[in-house]
This record gives sequence, C-alpha cells and structure tokens, in this order.
Amino acid sequence: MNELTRRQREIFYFLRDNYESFAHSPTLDQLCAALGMASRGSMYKHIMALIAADLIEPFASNKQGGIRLSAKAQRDYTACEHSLPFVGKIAAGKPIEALENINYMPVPAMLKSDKPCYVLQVQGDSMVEAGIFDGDWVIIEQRSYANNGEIVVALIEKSEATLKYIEQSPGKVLLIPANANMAAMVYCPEQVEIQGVLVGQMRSYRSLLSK
Amino acid sequence: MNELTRRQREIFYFLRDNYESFAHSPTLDQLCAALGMASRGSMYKHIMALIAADLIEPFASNKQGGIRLSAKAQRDYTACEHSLPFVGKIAAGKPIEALENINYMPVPAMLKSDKPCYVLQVQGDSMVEAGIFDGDWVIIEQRSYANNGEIVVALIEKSEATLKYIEQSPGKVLLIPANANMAAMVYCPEQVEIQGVLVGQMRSYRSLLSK
DNA sequence: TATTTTTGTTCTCTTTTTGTTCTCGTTTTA
DNA sequence: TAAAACGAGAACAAAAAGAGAACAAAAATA
Repeated sequence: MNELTRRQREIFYFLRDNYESFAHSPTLDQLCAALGMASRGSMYKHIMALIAADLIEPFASNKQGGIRLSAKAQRDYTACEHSLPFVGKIAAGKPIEALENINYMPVPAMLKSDKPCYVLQVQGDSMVEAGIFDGDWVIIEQRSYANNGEIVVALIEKSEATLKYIEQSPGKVLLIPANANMAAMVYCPEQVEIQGVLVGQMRSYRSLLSK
Repeated sequence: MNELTRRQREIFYFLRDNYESFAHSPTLDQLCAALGMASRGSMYKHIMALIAADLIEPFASNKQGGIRLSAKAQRDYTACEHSLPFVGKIAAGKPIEALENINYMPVPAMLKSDKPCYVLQVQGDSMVEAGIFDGDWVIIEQRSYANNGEIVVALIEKSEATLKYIEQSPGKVLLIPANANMAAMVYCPEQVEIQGVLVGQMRSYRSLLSK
C-alpha cells in the first residue's frame, strides 16, 4: 500500500466496499460506469497499479477472468474496522449462556475468517492443553460442518454446548477435550450439532491481575 | 508537540481526527477547503512544519502520495482503543526482530492496558504451559519494571530478548519459562532490562489450517 | 458455423491536479 | 516596535488522470 496514488486508493477501497454488489467480479467497463469514468484504458492503468501492489489478483492476459481482491488485500484491508458480536459464554455441559445486550468488539482481521464469525467467552478448563484457558475469548466461524481435528462449538442433544476437538467417523462422533483429566465423549451424529469452528482466540492478563 | 504554533496544532488534530486512516488522505487543496483557507502555499508551509516535527509522514517530492500521520503521531496521539503497532517477532535467545514497515492492528480494548502498548509475535515454545504458543501475538505494555509473577519482555545483556515469568529478589532476577523441558535462568539485576509486561494475547487458527 | 458484441490491451494526446517556491500584505505576539 | 506567525495568490513543472482510437482474443448470439 506504499506507492499508490489517491485515485488508485479510491478505486481499491471502492472495490473492497462494493465487492459483493458485483455479483462476481466487475469488468473494466462496469467499474468505469460505477465510478463515472469514460475511458476503459484509464481504468486499466489503475487496476494494473493495484495488481502491482498485490491488492488485486492478477488475471491471465486478455482472459476475462475478473477483478478480485488479492489474498493480501483480504487479509490486511477487509473488515478490519468491523466488529464481531460477543454472544455469550460457553461452558462444557451447559447451553451457551446468551447475553441480553449483545456487545460488539473490534477484532483484528487475522483472527477471523472471511465467513461470519462471533465471539464466545470460555468457562472451564477442558481445553487447557490446547492453550485455551478459563476466561479466554474465542472467535468462532459460523459453520455446520467441520473437519476432523478442528476445535468446534458443538450442541449436544440440543441442550448442552461445548468446545472440543472433533473426530468424525461413520456413525460416530468423538468430542475430545484437551485435558488429561477428562475423557473423550462418544455420540451418534444425530446427537451432535456443529455450530461453529474455532478460528481465533484472545486472552487478557489484566483481569487476572485485578482478581 | 511543544514548538508547534497554534495553527499547526490545529491542523494536526484535524488530521488526526478526520484522516487517521490512510485510506482517504487529503490533498493540500482538500485540507484548505476543510479548514477554510484559500492558499495552498500557506497550507504547504504548515504541513512541512508538521513533517519536521515528525507528526506527519514525509512524502516524496512532488509525488501525489498522500498526507498521513507518522508512526510517532499514531503512537502518541491517536486514541489507544484503535490500533497498536505490530513491532516484530520475539524468540527466546534473540533480539527482537523489528519489522521495516510497522503495521497497526486493531485490538479490542480489553486486551490492553491504559498505558502505551505494542504487539509482538511469539516464536518458540518456552511459554506453552502458560497457554502461549508459537505464532501467538502478545500485547505488551511498555514498562521498565514488573511485579513478581508477571510475564515480561526482558532484554538480557542488552542483546537477547525473551518472554518469561519474572521473579525478583534482592540481587537476583529469575526468568522462568513455562515449559517443563526448560530451566529457569538466574541473572543479576544489572543484566536484565525489563521492556514490557504481558497484558494480552491473541491466536489465529487460520494460519494453522493453511500450513 | 458465421457474425456480432464484449472485453482486455496498448497507444497517443490533452487536461487537470498537485506539490513547490515565491513575493507581499496583515495579524498576532513578545 | 520588531519579530514571528499567518495567509493570499501567482507562477511553474511534474505527475496523474482521463479521453478516445485501434486491435485481437474471447464470449455471446444468430
């Protein structure tokens, strides 16, 4: 983001902010129309500068691939300013304790995924060996499926919510704590509903001191 | 901030409050319009004074780059609830590896203190049992003293930086890892310089997936 | 399949914007 | 009263922005 001119930055932020409104990715002409320009050639020049700055994915020459943000741009410049809802607390063996007033907290882009996410506060020590302590905040990507080995928010029997490693095999779901004192639990797939997958985590040491 | 004239201070605060993000950094003319001035040349003079005071990033001569706050200005004069500087990486046994381009990352207010803070990325496993893993980000409060039991950034012999528990007694400083495989180190107070105290921590699980 | 339209790409040319440097008058401050 | 701060405005060069034409490949259409 170093050597960009103002117009280039303007166009980049426009792309970032209106990305969804272009069903997939805009053409140069569409961009011109959207930004009130008449010359495709001029727009082309700007886009090339953004590609050189690694903010837009380069597309094959003369292939109508489309203009999309680069991985770097998505990591560094999207949703940075946005906040995630702090939904409540999660403790093994209880339903998620929802808050009445949902607070939003700013979260660094790198701690979340590009899918919708929310924040929970962990209660209990079932994941200590995974470095998740009592009182930590976890960022959860809202998702109803998971890969084996991921840490998930699982709803058991529609009543208990818990944060555990998951291992799925046909007809069986294992929810595994990261704590030598606790045993893994075995369920049928019908008993377990995946509500999200862990993508980030935060801890404050201030609260420890004030205790 | 002392030797600035009143108008210069006014302009600086205006910039800080309205253009903290580089995204829409103004031109001299835009600044004039916003502040009710008519002469670009006069505004130029003020901006040059702010650059000399290291409050605004100097820009290449005659390049239309953009007016943006300097690192110093962001550190000292922007509201702390926004962003913290990501300074570099810390690995036991090495000096802090500073980055060329300091990035600022938004950090939830609860992860930091009301004193100046910065962010480091941890390398190594010396604090795993404290739930601080390789690759985690830690938020450090800039401070030259610590209480026993706190986790500190310590500079040893002016050459090695490390993140450890600290225990101080008269004539002796203990730096204690949180890893059963590593031993505590004993130093004289003169050998150890405290550079900051751990107040927050963050982890991304996305990067693990992409590995 | 043949033809038309769209789209990326490369040019050249003109206009506008911007930083920069001056000079000169006015206001504020010591 | 003198110096410092402030501001207006002219002038200039370089950079940036934009228009528009032309062309080939791709996509869409008949």
